[in-house]
Order: sequence, then structure tokens, then C-alpha cells
Amino acid sequence: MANARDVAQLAGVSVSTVSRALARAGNVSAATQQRVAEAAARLGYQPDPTARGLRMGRTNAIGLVVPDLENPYFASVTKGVQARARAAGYALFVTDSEEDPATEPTLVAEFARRVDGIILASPRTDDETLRGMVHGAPTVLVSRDADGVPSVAVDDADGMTQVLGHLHALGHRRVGVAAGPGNSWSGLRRVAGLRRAAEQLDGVTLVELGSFPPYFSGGFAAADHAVAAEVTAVVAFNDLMALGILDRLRGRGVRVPDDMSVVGFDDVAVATLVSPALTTVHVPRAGLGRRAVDLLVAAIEARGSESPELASPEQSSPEPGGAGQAPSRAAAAARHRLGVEIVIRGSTGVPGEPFRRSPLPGTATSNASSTT
Amino acid sequence: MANARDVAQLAGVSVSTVSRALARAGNVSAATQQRVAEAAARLGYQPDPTARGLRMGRTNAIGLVVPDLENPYFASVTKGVQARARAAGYALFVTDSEEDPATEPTLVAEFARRVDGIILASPRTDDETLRGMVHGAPTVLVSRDADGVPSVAVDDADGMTQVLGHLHALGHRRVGVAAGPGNSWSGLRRVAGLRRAAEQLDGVTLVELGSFPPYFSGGFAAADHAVAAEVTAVVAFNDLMALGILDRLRGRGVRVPDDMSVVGFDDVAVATLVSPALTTVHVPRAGLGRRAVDLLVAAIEARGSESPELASPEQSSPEPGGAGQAPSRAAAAARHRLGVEIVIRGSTGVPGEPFRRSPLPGTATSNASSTT
DNA sequence: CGCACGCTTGGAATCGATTGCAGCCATCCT
DNA sequence: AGGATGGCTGCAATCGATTCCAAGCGTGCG
Repeated sequence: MANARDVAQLAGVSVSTVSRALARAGNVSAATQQRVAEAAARLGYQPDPTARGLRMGRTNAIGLVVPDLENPYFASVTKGVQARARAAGYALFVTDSEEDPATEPTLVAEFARRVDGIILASPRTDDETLRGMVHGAPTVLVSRDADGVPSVAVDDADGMTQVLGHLHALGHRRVGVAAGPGNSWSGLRRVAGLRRAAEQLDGVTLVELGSFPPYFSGGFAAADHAVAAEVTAVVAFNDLMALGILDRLRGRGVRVPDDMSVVGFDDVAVATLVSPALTTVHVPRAGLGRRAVDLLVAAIEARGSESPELASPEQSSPEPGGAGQAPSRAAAAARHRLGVEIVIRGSTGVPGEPFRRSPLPGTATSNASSTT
Repeated sequence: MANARDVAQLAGVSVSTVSRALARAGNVSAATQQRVAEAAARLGYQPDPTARGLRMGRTNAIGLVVPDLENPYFASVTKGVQARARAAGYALFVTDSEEDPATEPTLVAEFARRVDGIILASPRTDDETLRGMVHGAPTVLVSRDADGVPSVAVDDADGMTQVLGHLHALGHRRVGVAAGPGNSWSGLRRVAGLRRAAEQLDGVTLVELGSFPPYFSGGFAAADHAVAAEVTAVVAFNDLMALGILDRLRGRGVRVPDDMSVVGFDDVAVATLVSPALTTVHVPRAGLGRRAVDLLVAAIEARGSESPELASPEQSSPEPGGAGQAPSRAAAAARHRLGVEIVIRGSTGVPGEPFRRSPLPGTATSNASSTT
């Protein structure tokens, strides 16, 4: 592999000049610049990122920690992160905690020296532990909040408001809630959102069916509870669970949506492929990843220019109708919230009415996902 | 962040001694070793991977290039790679070519300086281009072969032999083939496997329905062709396409498997969640990733011990008397082949016979047949 | 009793690129 | 014409860890 000295020799200049010429930092005559550029091109020279990293104190890499790369939710987040990171000139380290929050501090610590910043998707870690892992490198949280750490999440509560509104409009009055794990950050927010929405609606009773693993398997149990509780609709923590519910209901001979409606959350790709297709809340997963990279890159570059100082907390307004928590924290880091929108498909319908199949997939075009 | 000098100062020794003590390279007195270890622990010292990488010429990182991180097939491969890489002490860079083989050479070239080795999943690149991208770092291919490059793939042809055997045994005689993209390496192998299997079976006619995108959308078109071709079974290139076929057939009122059987390939998680569940060929995707890491790590370490020709000019070759250098031809780049096995579910059945639902998912304990 | 050997340890070079600083030369101004 | 200015360029230090080499000192053997 060619290094700067080779280029210098070929161009008949010193390595310093090579570096300056290639960095276009000015102070290099046009003729020299040209000669160096040609020599570099001829040798296929690329500065060694390791050496540059050592000298500059920056690796031009960021790290991403997710619970499970196979989970379509996080796969999409990862995809968004990867694309935006590369566009911003950063390479991406990825690691998977295998759903074990206990390993996360280790993973983050290992990253800390290798990357300029970290994006952390950690739905099941408590705030205290989480803040403890934020040390050296700038960190951005995805799909959750924590005091003092910048984050990008979606408006879970609003999504659930839309869901319950939809079910209410269809005539559902007893609605089952298949919650996710009790320590899931977004899970708690989604349930809270449902409760608040229920208070605003006439005669809607929320039946809490329990907490289930956020996978197909969790849906099987949730379906049994839903049938036992005699609800006319179930709202699942996420699509994976909802798909499990659909499958189990089908197995038990419960027709969807005639006998029971089912709603998911996230809008993963397969939600359109089951029958009936799943009504769910579209979450811009790749968009979360992209936005997280934007925030992280901004933080990295801010840190590079200014000394570590408290940033101006003027970014986003406190949530209306929040949990009453004082937002006046000095280290208040920006919390970004992306919007969500319910996507109505075949798995919800008027209770007791026969199911009319929705138009064939493949022709639907309503897939507008945020580009920024 | 503490560096070696801080530790040296605290322990009252030189940085050289710190390095030796922490590397347990011997030649350090027990007392000093102890003092250094304590100092390092107290300061939470971790050697800077960048500096170490520069000095050692190794980054302890590997790179993975996949066409699409959101595709469940590659998500699983990625998961396996990640887990095994970390276990082997390597960090993992991931990049997504966004299904565009043209960008792959660039991506690989960018990785080349940052990593010790590269794992490349590139199903749609021709051999020539592929070999052209294998330059600096050791490279292992996943899910495909190419002359001169080590690889890990599955036995596609055998999988298809099992599939056609199964369909034949059920009584199918006109079997549609929904091929993947014409430049898909495994796609070609799968079709070839089907053709060879058909020659071995009595009276089976293979009807080639065309080439389709390996996604849901491709399945929609494939289903239409299958109906038109009046086949009793369709074998799809992969599960995603098969799921699209199932959905489209359902939309057209074609019952599966009574009117038509459908078979996929890969055994992605959702294959069990549709109704009827998809008969498919189980591919050990994470296992492919793990094996690829094993091969790559072996190659990296072999290279590390094989090439110190500049450092010690007195390299005594085990076989003196050889004419000239004659570099020993890289041991013919091993091609590793993992086995696959058909998984029979509800989407295949005897032509014309009414579908009998298989046991409920979640309670099933095996997918083997009932007799032993 | 003296010399040599060996175990520890520190000094310094090294990996490759970036950058402050100084020097050189040409041009321009007075 | 001489000095000053400023544009280019090279030297050398630097980032942090590893490793070769040599030195110090104690011990063992002749």
C-alpha cells in the first residue's frame, strides 16, 4: 500500500507538502498541487485512517449498539444509520447486545476508544445505568429518552391515540392491551398513551391483558388472554406480537376482524403480507437512524470546535401535557420526536361485521417515508 | 482518558514496562507486573486501539458488506458475523451496498485500510469484478463462490433436490419455477439444482415462469404467471418471493395448498407466521456468518505469521532448493458448503386434496414427520 | 575472586499522517 | 538598490503503543 512518503518521492516534494496538497489547505502552488495529485492518483494513494486517526484524535467512525440485529425494527434503524453515516463520511461499527442490557456497558466502553460517537438503542435499560455508560464519546439514544442525553424517538402516545380513536370510531368499546416487557421504554409510553386516550373517549374500557415478550411467541399467549377477556379488539405492543396474535387467533378459529380486531405498532414490512394485512402505526425506523446520525455528527463537530460547554437548551419545547416533570434541567439535551401515523389495513373492522378484503397489496402507493 | 504514560508515572516505571507488563510478555518481575496492573486498573487504562493499530499494522476489526441490511436473510448473516467476530476479539464494520453492485468496489476499497479482513456478501456481482475487488485485506465470500477466493455457501442444489422430491412424492407433476434475478449466484444454482433433480424424477415437468425480483413484489408477478401456466406447485427463489406469491394467490382466490402448493427457500422467521405456513428450505444464515468469520480470522492470523519477510531477511524456507520465490498459491481458496434441509409446513400438500391445517405454532415441538 | 551471563528495565525508534515553525526566494515598494 | 512582505516548502514534533537494543545489576560458575 502506498503511503505519503511514496507519493512525496514520486512528486519530488516532502510529505508535508503531500499532506497539504491533498487537504487543499491552500498554501500550495498550483503546479505542486497538480504534481502531487497526479502522483497520488498514480499510486492509488489513500491516507491511512489509522494514522490519521491517531494524529487527529478522530476516527471518523461511529458505533451503533442494538439489542438484536435480526429484529426487523432494529434492522431498519441500522440501515438508516448506516446510510446516513456513510453519507456524512463516517464508517459504522455495529454491535448486538443479544437482548442483554447487562452487556451494554461493556459494549459501549469497547466502542468508546474506537469511535467518535455512539448511537445507542437500548429499550430495556434503566435511566441510571444508561447515563452511567455515557462517558467519553458523544452519545445519542434511539427510540427512547433519558435525562441529559440527546435522543430521537417517536411520539408513541400520539400513535396510540390514533389507534384508539380508530377503534372507537369502528365501534369497539372493550379493547385489550397486550403490553410489551415491563421495562421497555416505548412499551410504557405506548400503554400510557392508550390510557390517556381512553380517558378522552366515551365508554371505552381498556383491558390490560398482561406483559408479553415482543415477539411472535408473546403474541400467542396474548391472543389466548384476549379471547378469555372477551374483548373485541387487541392492541399489541408491536407488529411482531400482533402477527403472533393473528396466527394464534386463526388457529383458534377466531376470525379477524369479524370476531376480533388486531392492531400492531411499527409497520414492519411483513405487516402487509399476512392475511388480513395488519393495521398498525407507521414508525419511520430508518428515519430515526438517519436523524440520530445527524444529531451525533453535529455533536461531534461541535465538540471538536468548542470546549465541552453546556449547549443552549433552546432546541425543542417541552412536551405538552407531559408527566409533570420539570424540564428545567441544566444539562437538558435535545429530545427529538418524530411523528407517526396509523396505517389502516384489514385486521381492523367493525365488530361483528363480515370482513371485506382490502385492495390487493402491490398496488398500494401510500408508503411515503420521511427523507430527512 | 488515561494513556500508557499516566500508568507508567503512577506505577513508577517506564511506558515500555507498562506495555510489557500488560501484554504479559514475560521479562517483567512479578512485583512490577503487580504494580503496573494496579495502576492500570485504578486509572481504568485501556490501550488506544488506534495507536496500537498503527504500530502493529492490525486493526482488530473486520468489515462486512451486504446488499441490504433490512433483508432478513442478510440481517441474520450479519447477526452471526457480529457475534462470532466479537467472540474472536474483532470489532465489526458494516456497510450496505443498497443492492447496487457497482458501489461495492468502492465500499471494499474504503474498508481495506480500516480492517484486517473483509466478509463480502455479493450475490449479483460477476466473478471478474469480484476478484478485482479482492486486494489488500483477506476476503471471504458468503453465499457464493468465486475462483481463488475462500467462500462459505450452502448446498443450493441439494436443497432444491429435496424440494422437488417432496413435491413429486405429493403427486405434483407440473412444477413452476419462479427464479430470482438472472445474475444472482445462488439463484442460478437453485434453478440448476431443480433442473438436475427433475431429470432424475419420473414425469416431472419444470415450467420456468421467469425471473423476478427476490422480494414480495416479485412474488406478485410470479403468482400471476404460475396461475396462467396451470402448474400445481411453485418453487420460489426465496421466502420473500414465496410470501408474495402466497399473498397474491390468496387475493386471487387460489387456495394453498389445495389448488397450488408454494415452496420458498431460506426459512426466514416470518415463514411460520403466514397462513398456511410456508414450506421452505432451512438455510443456516447466522451459521454462514459465523463460519465466514472463522475462515477470515484463520486467514488473518496465517497471514500475520507468514509475511515477515522484510523484518527478518533470514527467513529459512522449509523447502530450500525451490527455484525462485514461487509464492505458494494461497492453498487453493477453500470453498465451504453448509448443509440445508427442507422444512415441510402447510403451504405444500397433495394436489386437489383439501388442506388440513398443521398443528398450532408455538405448540409444535418438531417439524419432522410423525413416524420415526 | 573475578568474569560472564541473565533477568529487568529504560531509552529510543517506529508506524503514517498532520501541522507549527522557520527558512528561502522572489517580488514589490520606497 | 535594499529591505520588507508574503507565498511555498521542508524540517521536526506529535499522537500512543509496541519493540529492539543496550545498560544496569545481581548472581553463579570457573
